Amino acid sequence: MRDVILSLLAKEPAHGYELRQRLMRALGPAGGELNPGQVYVTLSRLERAGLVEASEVAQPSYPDKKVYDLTAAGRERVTRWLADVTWSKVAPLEFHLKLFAAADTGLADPVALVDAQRLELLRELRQLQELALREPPDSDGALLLEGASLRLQADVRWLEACQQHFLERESR
Amino acid sequence: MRDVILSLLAKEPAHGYELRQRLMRALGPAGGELNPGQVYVTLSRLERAGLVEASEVAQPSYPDKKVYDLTAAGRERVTRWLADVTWSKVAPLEFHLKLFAAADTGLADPVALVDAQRLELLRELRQLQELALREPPDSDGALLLEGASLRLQADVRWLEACQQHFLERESR
DNA sequence: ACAGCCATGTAACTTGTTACATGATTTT
DNA sequence: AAAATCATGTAACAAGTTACATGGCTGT
Repeated sequence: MRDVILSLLAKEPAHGYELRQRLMRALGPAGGELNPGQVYVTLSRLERAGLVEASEVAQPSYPDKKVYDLTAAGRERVTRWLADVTWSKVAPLEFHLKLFAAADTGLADPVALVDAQRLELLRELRQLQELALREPPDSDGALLLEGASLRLQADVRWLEACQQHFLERESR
Repeated sequence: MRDVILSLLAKEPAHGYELRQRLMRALGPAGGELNPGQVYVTLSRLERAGLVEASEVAQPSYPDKKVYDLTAAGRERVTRWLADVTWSKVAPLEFHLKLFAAADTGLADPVALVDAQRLELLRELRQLQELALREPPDSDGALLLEGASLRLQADVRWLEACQQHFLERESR
């Protein structure tokens, strides 16, 4: 959540309500629900951490809104997030957001991100295969390693589809 | 962690130190490290929740150990965990542990678990494809859905390998 | 009049995570 | 004498999650 909200703010300042909508749109139909409270909790924690700043904006015929923007530290953190090549649990969703954050903000090149990530996954794949060699065949450990391996391969194939997607977009 | 520790205790009562070792062995070389503190924290929280009970055991020439065992509520919870077909972030590792917990404890049939899980994933796959139909082709949303789909397919293939594994084991 | 959108948040709880502290015993 | 193993935990923070509370405006 933390990094995701930050990356949305990297595109443009926004208030909580808007962020929630953008996020749900970004995650699409597969994203599921998102408790509004979560967004506000995250924002206040980010503020406490000095990564965002709020400014109250009065509106004529609507409740006031609190528009948040990144601080320098926040922007730095987003940039590091974009460059981070860790493939965590929530991988595909998070990477998807990362890609579009890169495209929207110009803080990083999407195609380069995909490539870096692909290389990282391939490295992990090689490492898995090395481990598998040391494991007795048909053992429980080997089974688990195969699962990880199949998943990584699927993810690599997805990254290739992503690359295609962005190359086509660039050529337009 | 919670459910994992519980499932290890479902096999047999154990103390924290032992649980940590078992867990690291179960996760194999891909599992990485595990801070000992984590285990003890989890155990004390489980105790507070009334899912496990401890009894101190004195040892002649070693520090005393605290052997934990499941309560009725704990055992009930493990059983529900085994039956739960949710495919969360940490999916493969967790499912792997679930499978072996089932095999070790006799609280559930591994082959049946794999089958239930496979059916669930196939259901999710169908659902994804329906969503994809409503999404414009080559859109950002479609890309994300494809990623999810590729992953699910890989996971299904892994489940088939698991099934194979356990069928062979049973026939021995 | 009532539903639904706009807009905000807090309190409380759970879980993960780590750094640190302690101390005996066995092996090298 | 040093290092590894056995064995336990605490304090503190970070993060996710949800239930609840508030209130005005807009459209039917």
